[in-house]
Amino acid sequence: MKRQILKADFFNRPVLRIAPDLLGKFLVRKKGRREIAVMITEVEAYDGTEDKACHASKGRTPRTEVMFGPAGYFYIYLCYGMYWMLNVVTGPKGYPAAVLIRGIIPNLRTSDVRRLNGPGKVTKELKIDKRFNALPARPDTGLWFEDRGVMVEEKNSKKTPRIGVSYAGPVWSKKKYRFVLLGESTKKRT
DNA sequence: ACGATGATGAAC
DNA sequence: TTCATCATCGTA
Repeated sequence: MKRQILKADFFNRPVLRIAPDLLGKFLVRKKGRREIAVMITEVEAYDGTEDKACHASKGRTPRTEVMFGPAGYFYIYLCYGMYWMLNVVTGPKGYPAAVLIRGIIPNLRTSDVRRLNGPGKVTKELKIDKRFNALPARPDTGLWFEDRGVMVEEKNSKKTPRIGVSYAGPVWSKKKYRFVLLGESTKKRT
């Protein structure tokens, strides 16, 4: 099976290009000997200081600092006091943007193609917390992304408004910055 | 429909 | 230092 680790250059692009590209890619978590790979099925883009839904719209703060840094680093924060949100920072450098990982399929190998919908469930499943904040997405940190040959055509995904961002106002809350993989229909690349 | 639960940023 | 808010989720 082809396994291509997504490098910094993958993330050093506009966030609205990267977010749909992450559908069908794999998030890999290594804990001790165990290596868990899950397929990404749902993401959201948060795009710069203009985007009122993006935390960086408040400006540069201790929390949002990592989003202003280089692409390919994790931005992780606690939401509602109990759920860790996993984001990966995107480029270009100095421009604060990130992709929130909202949904996965934990295991494709078995016939159990159960989906895990919800960013809090993703981090719970993979045992991700603030320890990963500001760390790069690389195997040596224990958390990274891979292309494993799953091809996602535009027909197989949809764009919708983001979840839980009504506070962002009528313009930004309606932007279709959420990308969802439809069904279980995926195809292997040759 | 609602409460759990704590970091965050802004106001004072 | 206090306060409202929150990129959610399980239970009802």
